[in-house]
Amino acid sequence: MLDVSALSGASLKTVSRVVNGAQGVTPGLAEKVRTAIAQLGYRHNQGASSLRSRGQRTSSIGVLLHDVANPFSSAMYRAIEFAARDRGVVTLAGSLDGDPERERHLVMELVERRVDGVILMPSSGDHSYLLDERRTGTQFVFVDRPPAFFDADSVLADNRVGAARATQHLVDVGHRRIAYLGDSVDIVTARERLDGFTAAMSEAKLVPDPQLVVTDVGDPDRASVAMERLLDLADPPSAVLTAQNLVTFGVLHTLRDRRLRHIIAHVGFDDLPLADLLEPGLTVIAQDPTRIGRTAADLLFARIDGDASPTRHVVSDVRLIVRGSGELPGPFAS
Amino acid sequence: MLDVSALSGASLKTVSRVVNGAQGVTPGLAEKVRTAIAQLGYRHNQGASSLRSRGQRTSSIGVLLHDVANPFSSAMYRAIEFAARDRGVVTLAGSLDGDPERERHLVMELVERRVDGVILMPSSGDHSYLLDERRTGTQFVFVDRPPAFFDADSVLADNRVGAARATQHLVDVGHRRIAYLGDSVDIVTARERLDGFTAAMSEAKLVPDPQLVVTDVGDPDRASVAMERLLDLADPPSAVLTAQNLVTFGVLHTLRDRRLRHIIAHVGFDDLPLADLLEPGLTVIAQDPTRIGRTAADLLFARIDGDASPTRHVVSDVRLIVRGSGELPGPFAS
DNA sequence: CTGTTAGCGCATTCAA
DNA sequence: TTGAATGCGCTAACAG
Repeated sequence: MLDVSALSGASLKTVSRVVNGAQGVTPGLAEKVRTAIAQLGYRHNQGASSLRSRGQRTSSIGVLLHDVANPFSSAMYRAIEFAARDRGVVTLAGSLDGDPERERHLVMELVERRVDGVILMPSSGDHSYLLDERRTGTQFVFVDRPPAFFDADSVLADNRVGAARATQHLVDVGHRRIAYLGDSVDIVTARERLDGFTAAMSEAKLVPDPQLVVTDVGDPDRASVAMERLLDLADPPSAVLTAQNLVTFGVLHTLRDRRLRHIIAHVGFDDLPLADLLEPGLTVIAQDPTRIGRTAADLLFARIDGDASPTRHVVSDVRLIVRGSGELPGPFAS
Repeated sequence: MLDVSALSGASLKTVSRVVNGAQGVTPGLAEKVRTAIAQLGYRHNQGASSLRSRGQRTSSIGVLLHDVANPFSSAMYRAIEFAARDRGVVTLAGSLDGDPERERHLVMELVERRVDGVILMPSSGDHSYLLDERRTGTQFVFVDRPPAFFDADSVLADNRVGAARATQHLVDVGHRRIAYLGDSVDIVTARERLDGFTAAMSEAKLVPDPQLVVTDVGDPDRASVAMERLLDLADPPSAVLTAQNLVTFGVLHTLRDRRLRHIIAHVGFDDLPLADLLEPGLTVIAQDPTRIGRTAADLLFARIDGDASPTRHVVSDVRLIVRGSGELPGPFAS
C-alpha cells in the first residue's frame, strides 16, 4: 500500500479510502490510485485490515460438520456458502467425524483465526467450553444436533415427528413387526427418532419387540451386520425403519444381497442421491438441508450483526417421500 | 496478550514465547503465564501473528471446486482437509458452478485473505490473471482440469484412457452403435474424454455415428432430453457412454423411465454413491478423488514450503468397475 | 477533500 | 533467560 501511495502521489490514507470504496475522494485522484494499484498488482490485505477496523471482523465464518463428504452435510454447506457469498464472507469447512476432541480443537483453530461465527454440527455432548470461546466475540449456531450446557441458536429437523410419520406409514401399510435401526441414544437426535418410533407404535397399539430395536449402529457395516441378525431371527421383521443415512446404506446392502428389497418394507431417515433410481425406489423421511443451511446462516449473520435477542431454536419440517420400498406388504402377504 | 502479561508478571515477549511453544522459558514462569491465559480465557490471534511473522504465512489454504456438494468434489475436499489438518492448516472451500467470473472473484477473496495456497478446479479457460495473484506469494495447484496460459502444478485423471477403456469394454461386449454424451468440448477434460472415445472406436474399426455423439449436455436435465432423442431415432444406440456424473444421472433417469435399464448397455465416467445398489449395478470408470486430493495437497504444501522445481503434472489412474450395466447385450441380442 | 498521527495484536530484532 | 524497542499492513480519529 505504501508503494501504491508513492507511485500515485496520494497519501496512505487516501489509498485506503479508495481501496475501501469510501466517500469523498476526487475522481481524478481515485483514478490515479487505481492505476497505480493495477500497475503494481497490489492486493488488499484483509488480515491487516480487520486487525484495525470493522470491530475486528474478518468476514469469515467456520462450518464444522460431521463429515463434509456426507451428501446431507455437503448440501447444507452449499447453502451456507451461498448465503455467505452474498455478504462477501468466506467459509472455512471442517469434518469432525464424531470426535469430541477434534471438535474442540477445530473450534479453537477457528477462534484463533477470529472467524466472525461458527455453524456447528456437534460431535461432543458438552459445549460448556464454548463459553470461553465466545468471549472473543465469536457467535455460534448449532445445526442437526442441539447444544448441551450452552445457550445458542439451533436449527434442527423435526426428528420425533419424522420418525413417527415413517413408523405410522409402515403401520398403515399393515406392518406389525417393524424393526428400528439407529445411532446410539446418547446422541440426542437419535434418541428423538427412537422416541418418535416408540410413540407411533404405542399410538397404533403395538408393542415393539425389543429384539427388533437396535440402537448402536452408526455406520453401514454395523447396520448391515445388525440387519442380518434380525433377518435370521425365528420371527423376522416385515418392515424396517433406518434412522440415519449411513444406516440406510448398510441395510440396503443387506436387503439387496438377500434379495429381499422387493419384499421387506423399508423407510429411511434422510434422503440419498440415487434413492429414486433404486428398484424399488427408497421411501424416505427427507430433511431439507438447503433450508436448514440457509436458516442457520441467517441466524448466524443476524447475531454477527448484533442481534442480542433471546436464543432461537428453529425446527425444520421433514417430509415423507413415497417411492415404493415403504409400501411393500412384507413377506407374509398373500 | 497485554492482559496476560500484566496478570502473569511476565513481559509481552515472554508470553508470546509461551504461546508459540518457543525454547528457553523457565518452567515456573511459563506455568504462571499459562495460568493467566486460562484465567483470562485468552485466545491467540493468528491474524495478528501472521502479520508479523512466519513469512506472512496464514496457515490457511483455499479450495475452489465446481460444486462442493458434488460427491466427487466433496470426497476430494475431504482428502485435502485431512492432509491440511496434519499441518494445522485450515481450509476455505467455495463453489464456482462453472462461472469464470466467480472463479476470479473468489480467487481474489482468497488472495486478499492471504491464504498460503489455492487448489483450483477451474471454471475459466484462461488463467493468465493468476500471474498477478501469484505476486502476493500465493501458490496454485490445479485439479481435474489443467491451467491455461499459466504455469502451475496439476493433478488430472487419465481422461483419455478412461473413456477409451469404457468404449472398448462396450465394444468387447459386442456393441457397434455406441452413443457418447458429454460436456462441451471447450472444456479440456471433456475434449479428452471424447478423444478417448473416438480413438477406441477407430481402434475397433468402428465409425461413430455423428448423431450419437452429443457434446453439450453438462447437467442431468439436458442429458436426459438428449438421451430421449437418441432413443427415438430410427436406429437407436445399443449402448451409451456418459462422460460425467451429472450426465450419468440424467441418462439413468431416462433409461429407467423407459424401462431400458436392463436392455441398453451403459458405462458412466465417475462413480456414484449408490451405483452398486442399482438394478443392474452401474458399470463405471472411477477416478480416485481421495488420491487426487491427497496428491494435490502434497504438491501445494511442497510449493508453500519453498519447492521451486519445475512444474509437475500428475496423471491419476482411473479404473473400470464392472457392475452389470456395461455388460448388457443391447436390444438386438437374441 | 486530504494528510498526519497513533495503534490494532503480535513477533522480530537486539540488548541486558 | 528475559525484556524494550520497532514495525508488519492497515485504518480510526483527528487535524488541515
